[in-house]
Amino acid sequence: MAVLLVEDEAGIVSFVQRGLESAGHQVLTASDGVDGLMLAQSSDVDLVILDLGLPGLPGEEVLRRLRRRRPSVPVIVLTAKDAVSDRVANLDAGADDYAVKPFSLNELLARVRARLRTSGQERGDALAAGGVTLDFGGHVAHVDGTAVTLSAREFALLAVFIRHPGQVFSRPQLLDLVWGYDFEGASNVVEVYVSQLRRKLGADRIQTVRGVGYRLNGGQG
Amino acid sequence: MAVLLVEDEAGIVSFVQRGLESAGHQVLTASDGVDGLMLAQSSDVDLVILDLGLPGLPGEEVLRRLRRRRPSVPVIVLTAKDAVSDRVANLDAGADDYAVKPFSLNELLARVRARLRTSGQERGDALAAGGVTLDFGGHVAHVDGTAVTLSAREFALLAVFIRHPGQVFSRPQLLDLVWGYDFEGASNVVEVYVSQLRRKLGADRIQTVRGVGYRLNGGQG
DNA sequence: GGGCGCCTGAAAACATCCTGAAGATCGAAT
DNA sequence: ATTCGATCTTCAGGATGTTTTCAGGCGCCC
Repeated sequence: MAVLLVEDEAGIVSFVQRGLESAGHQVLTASDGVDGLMLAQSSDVDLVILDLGLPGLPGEEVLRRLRRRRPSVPVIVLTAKDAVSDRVANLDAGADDYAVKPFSLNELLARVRARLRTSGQERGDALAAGGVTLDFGGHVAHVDGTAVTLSAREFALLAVFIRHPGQVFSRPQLLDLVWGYDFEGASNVVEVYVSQLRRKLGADRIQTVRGVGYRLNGGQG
Repeated sequence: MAVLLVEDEAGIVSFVQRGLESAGHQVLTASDGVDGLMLAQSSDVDLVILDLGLPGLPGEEVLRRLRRRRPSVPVIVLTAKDAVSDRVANLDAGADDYAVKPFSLNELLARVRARLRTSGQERGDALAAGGVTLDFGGHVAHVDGTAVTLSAREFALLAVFIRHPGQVFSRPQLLDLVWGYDFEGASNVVEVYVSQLRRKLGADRIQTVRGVGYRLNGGQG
């Protein structure tokens, strides 16, 4: 399994690289975002570890572009000590996992293992959970084999769910993650879109947890 | 591991911060409750140390809100010397541990270690006790392997118990922790919900301590 | 046996969620 | 510029599930 490490501090690079290699992974490294994005294109990168405190391109931008090209590659984000704000909660959406510096090697390796385990199979920029497959290339979903076209919002919403199957997301969380800002006061957009998704995907794929939020059914699909 | 310290006295802040950092923790600080709550939202805070004598929001309120958002994060409460009354009993409920001022650094660090050890492992925010597992991410409980769906209130109540297995909670305490205010006069909501939980989890998981309150069976699950 | 606390089924009160449809917005093509 | 179509958001009524209250019965402890 090949891991791409995008990190500018030499100390951390060698620290992490050694750990990854002794765990049997092949390691590519890049010291800035542009470089990292280039390397990430090559489709034999199975996982990306991305420092958010990079010089040049801001980490969020790197993450966004990476997602555009390789939507399903797992990304573990490293956040610097002072960059910790509530943004991290947001990033969590685009990223699959994160580690806060200083982190232990064990901790990081555990996360790498966990991520490689779940992605593993699915090459080809698609994610699947609970019988639903999301094809990021074509903005298309497949439900039990048959194709379903989704609008941009529908797709974004489903993407959040499918990246964290089984996890419950509250309405404010989803507004934050999919719509990007707080809506004035009360809005029921989320409900409406969940309703639409249900019509397209089948009623029981997305469960509502009353008083809490919504959740995508099933873990393996 | 990242620790959030919510404390207004500058002296204590620097004292504690230094200790935590030299123990290898990342430290975030906030000088009032509102600020603290904001920082605590970010999901990379692994433990919260909370002074109860804060200006602005009363400490109990901070604790309650924190619990609503991050139900499984361990909280260590600091109480002023003269505030030690039977309040501590209440606090002890929502908090996982407490230290009374003046406290020694060693004492506090020991408690931090103890708390991080028990939570630490389980990312994915899940706690277990007495054969019952509470998955905070998925809002599901598992009893001896089989999944059990809980309503919001049921979940909140069980969360209190599972965070302090073996500890007895009185009815007023539970009303405070789960419902948030004193109910006018007498209400038996707690009894009703305990009854419902028993039906779902099995009758002997929650024991009645006559004249005192309720307690969750077992320590390790 | 009497008093008190506890349990639990069911109804009432309440909150949340669903969904069809209308209005608003955006983008592309003419 | 204007028109058209698609998508996005708001609105409102009805459907569904949850929370609370109530009341009768059970069992413990003195």
